[in-house]
Amino acid sequence: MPSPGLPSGQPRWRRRKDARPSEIIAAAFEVFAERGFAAARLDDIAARAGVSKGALYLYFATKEDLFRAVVTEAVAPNIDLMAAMIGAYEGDFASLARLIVTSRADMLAASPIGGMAKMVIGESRNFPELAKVWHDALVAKALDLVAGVIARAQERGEIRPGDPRAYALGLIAPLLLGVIWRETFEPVGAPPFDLGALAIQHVETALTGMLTEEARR
Amino acid sequence: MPSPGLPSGQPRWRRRKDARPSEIIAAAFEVFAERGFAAARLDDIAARAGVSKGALYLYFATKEDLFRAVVTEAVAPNIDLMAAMIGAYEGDFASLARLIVTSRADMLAASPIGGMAKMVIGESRNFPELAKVWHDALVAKALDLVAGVIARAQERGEIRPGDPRAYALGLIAPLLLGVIWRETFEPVGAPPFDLGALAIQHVETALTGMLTEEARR
Amino acid sequence: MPSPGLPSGQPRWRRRKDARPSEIIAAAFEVFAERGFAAARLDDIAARAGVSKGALYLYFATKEDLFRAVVTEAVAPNIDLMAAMIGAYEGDFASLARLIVTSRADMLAASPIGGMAKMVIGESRNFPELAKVWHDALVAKALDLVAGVIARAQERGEIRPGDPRAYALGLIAPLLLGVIWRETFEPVGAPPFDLGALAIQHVETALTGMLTEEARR
Amino acid sequence: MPSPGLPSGQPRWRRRKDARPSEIIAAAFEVFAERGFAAARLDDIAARAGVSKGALYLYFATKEDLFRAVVTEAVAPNIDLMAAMIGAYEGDFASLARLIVTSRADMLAASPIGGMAKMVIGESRNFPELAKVWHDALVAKALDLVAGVIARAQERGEIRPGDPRAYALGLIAPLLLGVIWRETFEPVGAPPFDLGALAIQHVETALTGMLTEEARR
DNA sequence: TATGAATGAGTGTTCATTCAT
DNA sequence: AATGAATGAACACTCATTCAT
Repeated sequence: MPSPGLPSGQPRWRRRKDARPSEIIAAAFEVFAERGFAAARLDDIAARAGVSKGALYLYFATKEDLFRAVVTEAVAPNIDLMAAMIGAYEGDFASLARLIVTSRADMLAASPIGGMAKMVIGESRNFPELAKVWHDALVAKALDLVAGVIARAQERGEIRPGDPRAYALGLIAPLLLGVIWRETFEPVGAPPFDLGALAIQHVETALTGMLTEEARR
Repeated sequence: MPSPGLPSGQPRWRRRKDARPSEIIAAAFEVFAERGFAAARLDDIAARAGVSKGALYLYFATKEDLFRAVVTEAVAPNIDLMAAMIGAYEGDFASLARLIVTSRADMLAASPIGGMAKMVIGESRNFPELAKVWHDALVAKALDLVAGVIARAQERGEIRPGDPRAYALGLIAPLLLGVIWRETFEPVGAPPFDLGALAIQHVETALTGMLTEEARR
Repeated sequence: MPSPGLPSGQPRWRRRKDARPSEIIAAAFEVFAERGFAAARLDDIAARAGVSKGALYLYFATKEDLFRAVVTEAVAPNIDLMAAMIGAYEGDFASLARLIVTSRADMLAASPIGGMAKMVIGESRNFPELAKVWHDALVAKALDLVAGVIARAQERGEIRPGDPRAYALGLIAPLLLGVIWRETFEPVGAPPFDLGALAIQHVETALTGMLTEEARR
Repeated sequence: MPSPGLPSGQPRWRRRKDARPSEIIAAAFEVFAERGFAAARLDDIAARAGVSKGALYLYFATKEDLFRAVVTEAVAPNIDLMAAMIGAYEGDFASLARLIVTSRADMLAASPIGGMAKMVIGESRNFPELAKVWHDALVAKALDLVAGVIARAQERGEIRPGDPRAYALGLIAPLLLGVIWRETFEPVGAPPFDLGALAIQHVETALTGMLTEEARR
C-alpha cells in the first residue's frame, strides 16, 4: 500500500519517459564502478538517479540487464572513432602512430572508460557475454586496426619484422595500464601518471624501436 | 560491506601447525578469483577447502578478513624476488632488461597472479587497503626498482633522456596487460597472446627505443 | 490483504451509461477464476478489458472491491430463477425434482459458475463477506427452497421421513461436485463427467430412494 | 549482519533436524489453508512453526515446494485406506456401502482434509500438478474403487443398471460437499451439517435408489 | 577443534495504488 | 474521462555469522 501522502510542495515526480533510461544508466554506471556489480544496491542507483526503485523496473527487467546496458552503452560511442581516424589517414606510420597514441591518451584521460574497464575485468567471469562484447566490439577491433596498419607499414618497409599484434600491444599497453593505475592505485595515494606526457615519451620510444633504419630518417 | 580499516589488535589469522589456513586460503583464492568478492559464497569456499563453514571462522574472523589474507598472502612471495635479482646484477642495462622481462613473463604465465590482479582491480574501491598493499608492496616497489635501474643507466649514458618511470611502465606494461587479457578475454574466445614470445619481441623493441646510440653497439 | 467490511457510503461501483464496468467485471472474472484473487494482476485485467490500469480505479476503489463486484454480480441473475420455477410449479414432487435437477444441470454446464464457486471456496477465509453473500443469497436460498418443497411433499406423504435438508443436499450434491470436478480435475486429464447424463440417472435413483411406496406408483 | 545479541535466557534454537520438516509442513498447512497460497506469508509460516524464515529454506527450496510438500504429504496417508477396506470385504453391497459411507464421514469430520481440498481446488490453475496428484492418487482411485464395487454388484444383480461412476459420485458427493460446506460457509454463520447423521440418512436413501428389488429384501 | 543447523538483516523484484498529463 | 509513468510497501529468498552439539 503506497503511502497516502508525503506532504511535499512539489510534485512527487515528473513524467520524463525519454530522459529516464540514460539518467538511470548514468547513475548505475557510477554505483557499479564504485562498488562492483554484486555490491551495488539498486536503492543507491535509484536514489542517485532521482527515481524510485520501482521505476528502474520500468526500463530494465533485472539488475543484470541494467548492468549490461551500462556496459554496452559505454562501448557504442567508441567503436568507430579509431576506425575512422585510421581509415582516413594518408601518410607515414610514424605520424599516424603519434596521432593515435596522443588522441587515445586524451580520450582515456577524459572519459570514464577506466571505470568501465574495471567493471568488465572484475566481472568477466560472472558476465562473460559482456567481456565478449567488449572484446569483439572494442578491444579486438582496436588491436586489429593498429595491427593492420603496422602490417601494411611492414610491407612498405617502414617497420621491422615482428608480430604486428605484439607491436600493437606494446604501443598502447602503457596507456591502458595508466588508466587502470589511475582507477586502482591513485585513490590509495599512488603518484599519478600524466597520461599525456606518458604518451608523448612512449610513442617516440616505441617508434624508435619499431621503425626501420630507412623509415627513421 | 567493507569496513575500510578495522583496527584489530590481533593478527588476522593464526597460523596453526597444520595446513588448514593455507588450504582455506587456496580455496578462497579460487572462488574469489572466479566470482569476485561479493559474489563468492563462503559455502563454496568451505566446500572447496574440504572443511565446514564453521571451520572458516576458526581461522578468519570475517569474509573480509579471509579476502585480505588471500590478497596479502599472494603478495608476499613476490615482493623481494625482483629486488634480489636486480640488486645482485652486474652488467649493462640491456642484459638486465632481457633478464627481467623474460623472467617476469615466465612467472606471470605460470602463476595465478592474473586472477589476483583482477580481484585487486575489481575490488579496489571496496578494499582500498588492499589496493594500497598491492601498490606499496608490489607494484610501486617493482616500478621503482626498474625505474631506478633505468635512471642509473641514464647516468651511465646507456639510455636516452626521459622519465624513468614512464620507461619502466613501457617496459612491463605489455606483460601485465597480457595477463589481464588472458584472464578476461581468452575465456570468451579471444586469441591468446604467447607471453614468452611477446616478451622476447617487446624487450628488443623497447631496448632499441631506449638505448643510446653508443649503448646499442 | 482483505479488509472484511469497509463501511462505504457509496455504491461499490457506479454504473455508467456505457458498458465499461461490466466489461471490466467480465475481464476480472476471467483473470480471478484463472489465478485466484491474490495472484491476479490488475495489469492483466486491464489489458483483457481493453482499458488502462488507471481506468479500473474510475469504477472500483480497490482490487478487493473489484473482486466483490465480480462475485456479487454473478450471484444476482441466479438468485430468483429457481424460486420462480418452484413457486410456479403445480404438480407432484417427482416431476418437479426432474425439472429442477435437469435444468440445473444445463445451467451449470453452460455457465461459468464453476469458476465462481472455485473463487468463493478458495478465498472464503480472505473474503468471508463474499462467502456469506453466496451462502445467504444463493446456496442457502436454493437449499431452503428445495428442502421446503421436500418438506411439503413429506407432509403430502410423497417422500419418506428424514431431514429435508439432507435430502436436498443429496439431490443436488453430485451436480455441484461435477462442476468442481470439471474446473479442477478435467484440466489435468481427468475423464469428464457428462453433467446431463449424470443428472438424469441421479435424479431417478434419488427419487427411488426418497419417494414413498405410494408416490412411486 | 546478524544481530549480535538478543538477550534471551534460553538458547535461541535447538537442533532438531528430524522433527523440523513435519513441523514446518504442519504450520504451512494451517497458513495455506487460511490464506491460500499467494496470500500466505513465509514469515507467518516460520513464526507458527517456531523457526526463523531462513530455516524454511533448509528444508524446502521455494514457497512452491513447501506448498507441494503440504499437499502431497496430506495425500499419502489416505491413499490405501479405502482400498484395504474394500479389498478385504466379503459380503453384500449394502453392508459395504454403509461401512464406506459412515467411515468416510467420520474421517472427513475429523481430518483437516477439507482445508486441503479447498487449497487444491482454489490453486488448481496455478498448480495443475497438485490437482493431478490429488486426482490420480486420491480422488480417481477412490471413485474407481467404489465404481468397481458397484459394477461387480451389478453383475451379481444387486444394483440396478446405470453408470457405476455416476452411482459412485451420487454415493459420496454429499459427504464431500458437506466438508466444503463446513470449510466455506460455517465460518460465516451457515448452520452446520452433521456429517454423521447426513451419512446415515443418505446411504439408506441411496441404497434404496440403487438396489434391485431382489437385493432389497 | 570441528560441525552444520539455525538465524535474521539485507536486497532484488512485484504490483496495487496514485497522480501529472 | 482516461492514460500510464511513477511510487513504495511488501515479500521471497540469500548468505555471512553464530552457537548448540
